[in-house]
Amino acid sequence: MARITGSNGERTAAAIRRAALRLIHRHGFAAMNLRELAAGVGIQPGSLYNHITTKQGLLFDLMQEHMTTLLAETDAALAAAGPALIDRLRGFIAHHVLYHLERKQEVYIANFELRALDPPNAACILAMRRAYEDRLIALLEEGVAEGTLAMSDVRVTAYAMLAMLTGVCTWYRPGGRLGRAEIVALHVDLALDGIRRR
Amino acid sequence: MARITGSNGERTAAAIRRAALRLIHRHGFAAMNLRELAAGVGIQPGSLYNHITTKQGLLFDLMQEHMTTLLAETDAALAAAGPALIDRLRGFIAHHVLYHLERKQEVYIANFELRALDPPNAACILAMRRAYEDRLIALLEEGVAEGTLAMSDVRVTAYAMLAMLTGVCTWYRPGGRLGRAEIVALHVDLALDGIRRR
DNA sequence: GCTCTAAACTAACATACGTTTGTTTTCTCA
DNA sequence: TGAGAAAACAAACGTATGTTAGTTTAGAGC
Repeated sequence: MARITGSNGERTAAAIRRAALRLIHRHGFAAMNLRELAAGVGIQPGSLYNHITTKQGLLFDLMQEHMTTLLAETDAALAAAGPALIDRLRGFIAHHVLYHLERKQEVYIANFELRALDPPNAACILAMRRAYEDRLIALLEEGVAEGTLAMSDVRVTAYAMLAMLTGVCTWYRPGGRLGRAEIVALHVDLALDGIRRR
Repeated sequence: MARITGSNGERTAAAIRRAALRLIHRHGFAAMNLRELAAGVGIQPGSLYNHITTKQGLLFDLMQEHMTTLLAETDAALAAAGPALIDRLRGFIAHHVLYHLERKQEVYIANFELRALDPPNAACILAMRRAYEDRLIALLEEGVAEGTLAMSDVRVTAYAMLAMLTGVCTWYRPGGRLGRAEIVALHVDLALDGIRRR
């Protein structure tokens, strides 16, 4: 046998990305093997190489695609928010949580498989991550400058907030006790006002 | 050659654990190989098996030891704190952050290598993690009951707080811009009051 | 309808890995 | 001081893995 009736390059490539996200998310990049990936797609191991350069290249593509989307959607969310600082900040937080609820796998991989990337690839993804962090840092600095926000260190606060907001993708399961909107609102409130009663 | 002059079982076992923590933290469990581990200790690969059962068993031991220590130290910190709820809560948060600053490697591994454990081992570690989460959940429920704290959902708030507080071990480097005490205080304030100016 | 390319197949290669085996030397303690 | 246990070595085994090579068939454009 050789080329299969009805086979289609784009469709197969998409299936590979989808299966790879699932497997990397479940087992980690190093523990995922290309034979299992190929089986998940329904093709032979060697056939993967019609669609990917290397295993490493596949990971990099997945991460880069995710970071590009995240940055673009974040900027769109910020532009759509009201002009007041507090509204843009709420917009950022809400978008971050929602995005992380909806794309657990991509987010988890982008956050925890950085060490699996070759140094040049890692540097590229890291730069995009920094650009994302800078969006939040800029908002926090603006809030401190105008007096709406108060914190002892902007950068570390930003890291702490991002860690908290990203945490959802480690435990969220669709169809759980809380709906997405509730989870989003909870995180917005928690970040802005903490847990102490006012 | 065979047994080395001055060799010592306990010392070697400790060196293995130390090297394993470093390597698993750096590369991940699946990507760490026993030849590199042995080289880090200064023995031959096969000699590892005088001290470990299997690679999997080594990971489980590291995690179990860490979780046991974390639970014990947490209870000690809670007992040492003042009787008021807010003081015990501050104590929990401060201890958590400090512990995570001081034992980045163990914490990182215990949090992100759960999927590398065999199901029975994973269940054991997961139970200990739940016990830890329950410490915080109990504090939050007490605070809500007495009216000091306010949140829309205790369990999800606990998850969010733990994610935030655990985040330090992904970026902290000893000797950085901020000292440990400052980082601890920042997280206590952030968790309790958020970033909005009162 | 013919040709070129796309996309799959089968088969294998080279290496890396966890682990086992058998042996040797050092340490401990009765 | 001598026997057993501890702790290392050297060497290998079996398998899994990423990747490549060569081949074959289906689809697309002239």
